[in-house]
This record gives sequence, structure tokens and C-alpha cells, in this order.
Amino acid sequence: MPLSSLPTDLGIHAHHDSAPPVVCDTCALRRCTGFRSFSKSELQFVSGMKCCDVALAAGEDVFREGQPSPFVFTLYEGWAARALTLSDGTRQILDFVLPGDLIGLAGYLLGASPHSVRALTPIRLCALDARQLPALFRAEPSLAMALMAARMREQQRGDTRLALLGRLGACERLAYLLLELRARLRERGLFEGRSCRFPVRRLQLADAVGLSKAHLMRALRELRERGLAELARGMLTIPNARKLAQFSGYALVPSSEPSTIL
Amino acid sequence: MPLSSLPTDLGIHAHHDSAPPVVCDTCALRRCTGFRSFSKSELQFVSGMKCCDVALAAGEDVFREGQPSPFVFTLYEGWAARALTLSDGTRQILDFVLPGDLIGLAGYLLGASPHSVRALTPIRLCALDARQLPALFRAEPSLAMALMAARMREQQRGDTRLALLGRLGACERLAYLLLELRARLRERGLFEGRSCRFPVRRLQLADAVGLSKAHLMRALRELRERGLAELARGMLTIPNARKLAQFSGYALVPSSEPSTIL
DNA sequence: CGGCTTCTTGATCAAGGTCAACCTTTGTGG
DNA sequence: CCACAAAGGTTGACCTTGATCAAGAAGCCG
Repeated sequence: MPLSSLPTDLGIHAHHDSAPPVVCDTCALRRCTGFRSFSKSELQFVSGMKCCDVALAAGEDVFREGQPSPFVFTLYEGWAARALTLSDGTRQILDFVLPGDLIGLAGYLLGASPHSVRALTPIRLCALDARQLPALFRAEPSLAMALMAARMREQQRGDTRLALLGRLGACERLAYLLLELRARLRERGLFEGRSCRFPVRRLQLADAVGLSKAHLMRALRELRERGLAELARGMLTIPNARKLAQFSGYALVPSSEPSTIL
Repeated sequence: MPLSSLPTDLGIHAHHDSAPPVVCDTCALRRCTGFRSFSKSELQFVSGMKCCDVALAAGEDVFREGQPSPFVFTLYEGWAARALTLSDGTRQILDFVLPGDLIGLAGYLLGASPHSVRALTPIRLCALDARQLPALFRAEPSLAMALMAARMREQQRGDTRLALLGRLGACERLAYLLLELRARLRERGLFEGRSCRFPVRRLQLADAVGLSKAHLMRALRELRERGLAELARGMLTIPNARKLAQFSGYALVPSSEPSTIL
């Protein structure tokens, strides 16, 4: 199912998977803590932007670098990653996309997506007509501001990641990334106890923290041997988040308060 | 002149320097190519947000990490840097702020600035009342969208920087940074021929590309010896931008077209 | 002319990359 | 249900890159 054909003829290739279509009014995402509660008119407007549900298999691209797209997507289920591919073929994962996140704004506003977004697991997306964004800004200014605030939070994550790559060692970077993901998963109710599903390959993890796969393994081992974090059989376990935070210098992101996701 | 006192009592500590106050209508920035042309009502609204001009000496902070601020600033003249300080005292420069850039949006929207902004040279700022942003979103939705687009471009720069730090060697990183700055300076008419004023200290450059000062020197030397770029007495010279681009793999940012700054 | 900061470089060392091998898990067809 | 293949995980040996430290050279200001 090539999504690449979708962008040009809007709404034609509706990839309904077997599951019933998701209706905004009852969208499960809205029940998460951390989500801004929509006003009736906001909800109505956004419902009107919705084009279709899309399902992609792991490894498929939602966006490719340089590709324009008249869509913006909300990730409904599964994990994805924003990434940049360098001229020498190496890849840098910029950020992980979790359920509830909005992607593709840059692609629409800048005319072409500056990065690719790839599914790490099978995912389900909600496709929204980006061309109605100007109308949204006109009709729902406070939603527009919330959107901007969410973007600032995303940028803040990027800034932090940048500081990590520039200034911290392998273990700290990794520890930090795990904590950040833990915090984001918690906001969405996807990380309840001390461990959770963590469907990220070693190589992808390495690409996210700027390490080689071999060295990532060494870092992972050290965290395991210190009892700070363990990653096995697709499960991440963090026995004591505070200790891990202390180890990584997580302090540099002061906000662990629940923040509005969208 | 501690700006730190400014945030609480809005508009009282107007730091007029000796130069006459800048009026939005005739603001020199608006004459730069690359700047979006304001409609009459947009200009009027923004004029209404303006609180005062502020002048800071090199080394002073516009924002400090964690500090809330009811202001948003436009950099009118000089260079500044967004930076993050880690718990071990090291610093990462996230981005350079050039004339025409807007800073402080994150600080306002997130309640506290997630990064600091420090003057690298003496600077002049235009202080805007951030508390009128919701009203701006209501009254001027298309300006709000332009603001969002500018933020996306800033984020794209961050993403690129992240990929550089994670995946490229010292020289390429440096080369890339210089090219990016060159491009941004050109948009503003601040880099006309093959060289320009470049008031960034070695240590700051090192903090921006994630290297030690010593190693930055080595990278700088290599670029010099290859005739790709030279930095001496506060002047940056790039004899052949194309060659430098080829060397650094600048390709990874496709957009060198003139983009609207605000 | 000192006394400061910034620049510059070399010597040494540690962090992380590369490569190659081997082990586990998962998935598939018989 | 097993056998085998393919993909991903894990580790060690060795080498490259960049950090650290220390010392000297230039600028820059009072």
C-alpha cells in the first residue's frame, strides 16, 4: 500500500484497515490525561479536517524527505520516528513519534517535509487535510496557540537531544533518552509500572543517540549491570527512575510535570 | 543593567540606549529581502505590542533557563545565541540568533524559558508584550501562521544540527555550520561578498558544534589549509561556497532558496 | 609597558568506531 | 512440530577521532 500515491489525490486512497474507522468525538486519545480538552467547536472543526484513517506496516514511510504533502497526521497507534538521512547514507533519528503526536506540520508549512517519518511498528494514523489549516487558524485561534505550544515542546526535546549529543557520553545519552521516552509514555498512559513495551531496534536506538550499534550495546550493558535500566525481548524496565535520572543528569529538563500534549 | 528585573514590571525599565527609539513603521528590518511584508493591520497590531527598545552588552543574558518572561523579543542588531547549560557546567549552543529573529516564544508559551539566550556582541532588541499573543492569534491569523512557519524553519535547523553532531566528523560539522550561517546572513544582507564580520569566539564555536576548543582549532586549521574557509580577526572568509558545501555534505538541507524570515 | 583574555599548538589518553565472528530469536515451509 | 534461514543481538580486538592538559604566542586595554 504505497502511501506515496496519497498526497496528490486527496482522500481517494482511503486505507481503511479492518478496524472500524475512528470518529473524533470518541477518539481514544482524547481520554488520555495530558490532552487538552477540546471545545465543541474545536472538535467540530478538526472532525471536518479528517480525511481518513491510514494503516501502515512497520518500516513504511509516512513522509519522505523533500516530499510535499497536503496532509497532516495524528498518530493513533504504534511508534514512528522522525529521521534525517545524510548524504553518506547514515541516518539520524531526530525524535520518536508516539500516539497522540501530530506530524507533518513542517511538511505543509515549508512546502516539503524536511525530514522523513517512518513507522517503527505497524501504525494507525488519522489523516487531516492540511489545506484547512489557515481556516483553522482563523476559526480557532486558541487551538492554533495550543498547536504552537506543542511545537515548542517538541523543539525543546530537540534542543535537549542536541545538548546530549554535543556534550554527554554514551551512557548518559542513552539513559536520558530512555527517561524522556518513559515520561512521554506515562503522559499517555502507556507506561504504567516499572516496565513497558519498547519496540525499538538496537540500530534505531543507536541512530537516535548518535552511536554505533556496537557502542550502543556497551552502553546498554553498563546500564544493565548497574541495575539502572534493562532492555530485553521488546520490554524496557526501569526499576528506579530517580536513580537513572540522577545518573544521566536528567535535571537539565526541569519539566516533568504533566504538560498538555496537544 | 540587569534585564532580570524587567520581566516582572513590564515596561518600566525601558533601556533606551543613546540611539533614537525604533519605530515599527520604519524598522530597518522590514527592508531586508526575505522578510514577509506586513499588512497595515498586522503592522499596527505589532506596533501595539512593542514595549521598548533594549540594549545589552556582550555577555549579558536576554533569558535565563527556567526564567518566565512576559516578553518576546526581536533582535534588531548584533548576534546572540540560544544555549543550554548541563548539570556538569558544560554548555551547548543550540542556535545563533541573528538580526530579525524572534526569541522568547517558548519562554512565554511554556511558562518558563527552556534555554538561555545570551548576547555575543552588544545587541539591540525590540521588546514585545507576549501577553498580547493570544489576541494576535485572534486578530491576525495569517501572521500567526507565518510565525509558526518561522518556528518550523528554526526547528529544521535544529534537526539538521542534531544529525551533524550525531553522525558527522569535526570538519564537516564546522563547515556546515559556517555555510548555514552564511546563508542566513545573506538573506539579511549581512554577507555580501566572500567575507563578513563574524563575532563568534572560538570557544562559542566549539560549544555550537560539540567539540573541545582544542579540536575546534584543528578543524579550523584543516578548513584553512584546504582553502575552504578562513576565520581571522573577527572576519569569516569563504572563497568558494560551492566547494565548501560539497566538502561538508551540505546537501542534506535542500532549501537554499530565499525563505521568509518572519 | 604589564596584565588580561583569547588564540594556537603539541603530547598524551580515553571514548567511541569498525570489523568480524558468534549467538538468539523469530519466522517459515515442510 | 521440527529444521532451517534470516534478522537481529552481543561481544572482543584493534584503530581512529577527539578530549585533556599544559604551555607559549598574539591581541587588546588601561
